[in-house]
Amino acid sequence: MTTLRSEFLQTLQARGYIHQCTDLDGLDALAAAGGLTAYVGYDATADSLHVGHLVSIMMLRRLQLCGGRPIVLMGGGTTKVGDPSGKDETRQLLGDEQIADNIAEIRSSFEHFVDFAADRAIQVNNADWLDELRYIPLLRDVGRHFTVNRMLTFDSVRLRLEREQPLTFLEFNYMILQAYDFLELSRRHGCRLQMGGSDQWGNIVNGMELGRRVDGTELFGLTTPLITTASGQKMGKTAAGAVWLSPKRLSHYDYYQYWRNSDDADVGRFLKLFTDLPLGEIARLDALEGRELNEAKKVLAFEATKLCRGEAAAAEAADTARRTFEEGVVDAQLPTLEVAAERLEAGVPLYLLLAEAGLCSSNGEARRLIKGGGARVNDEKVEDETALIGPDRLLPEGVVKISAGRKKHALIRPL
RNA sequence: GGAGGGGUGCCCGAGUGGUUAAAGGGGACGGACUGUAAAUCCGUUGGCUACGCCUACGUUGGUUCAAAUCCAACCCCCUCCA
Repeated sequence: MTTLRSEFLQTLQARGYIHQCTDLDGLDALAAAGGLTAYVGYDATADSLHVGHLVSIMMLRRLQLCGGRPIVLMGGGTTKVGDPSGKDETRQLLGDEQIADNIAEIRSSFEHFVDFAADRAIQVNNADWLDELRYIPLLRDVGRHFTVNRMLTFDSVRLRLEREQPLTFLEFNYMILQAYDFLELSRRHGCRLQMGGSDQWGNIVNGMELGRRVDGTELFGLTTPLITTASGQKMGKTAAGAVWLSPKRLSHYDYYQYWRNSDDADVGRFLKLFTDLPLGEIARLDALEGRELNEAKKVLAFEATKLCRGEAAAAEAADTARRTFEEGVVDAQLPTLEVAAERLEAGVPLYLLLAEAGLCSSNGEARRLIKGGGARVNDEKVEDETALIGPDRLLPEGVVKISAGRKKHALIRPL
């Protein structure tokens, strides 16, 4: 591999973002010339992106920091079609209103990573052009550049066919629309590069070729490796569900804790990918061993949370975690369940409180937790599954702290 | 269209009339050990108003004192043939 000259690609390579590139040298030259515009497309199927999307979001951020212009493409139009990749079954189709709401919510998360002021970055919605397309012109201008023979070889299509799962014509068109997006963005905004996860390679290459055939424009594609944790899991999935970027879906504290609980082996890699810290600093942190590495995890958690949720939220989350885990102090920021004072007066079974506070998913699970010795009230183990919690358990702070295991805590506050 | 095989809990997978809320494994959760890590060991793993009750082995009916297990119809999947 040749030495890269552009700051953008140097950064991406040094920090571990690059999996494949259609023409690394060509792209390097283009980036070095300055003013590179690149885009990443996102589905609008949910009202929040999650940690799994973070690699590509960070690439857009890096592009902007290196003087380029990122484009966030929201798939308002393609969401109406549904990407067949990685799915055996047809996805549920969403309505316009739902999609618009999702896009707005996703946008607010993006604003933490990318500065949209003064056209330094743009957000577009492909419904803006896809909705306008006329069928016959599309077939003539775009359709003739795609052979069905080749489309059938794409994993997204092939796997469905091999399993004899139905693939609707609607879904079959997805790749054409995504390719068309690239063409459209190159025309509208001079966008020359599309980035995405390694699973998007095929779609990206399609767009690239379409641009060359129709307009004679040289376009580029760049994919990131699939980021997995040291234990082989995909990023961003926990038992509780996805690790959402939107605070509406996941609290600042839980977001912080997700990073704080990273595997030792992941710390250095994650610092490079998901924080802005300089590489020298990261090398120092990653060199820490044993319990010292916890300091690096705190930095990772703080920096990652700062990017996504803001510095104040990160500081607060770090503070709550520190008090809860290191000082054993009751922190008012912990999730709180309000209970009517009369009800508490009469005594409430601990298992009900655990379930109501969301620490356990059912009363039965809460009972088992208590029997198994995993439940604590004010940091004292309780093993009687019929135990009642009354006002006598209130701490000076006016709350009762209940815990499920070492990491999940909640406060009960009489109302 | 013909022949055969199969659909079991979060996932994989055993089970061919009662002792089956269903072996075993994975995952997950809890405990011990640690560093809010990993590995290891132990425990738990349908719900509830809990020494009892309810719901569960593709769907719907049936046989039986008793069905995941037997019968019928239907739905879906896989393999071979046309």
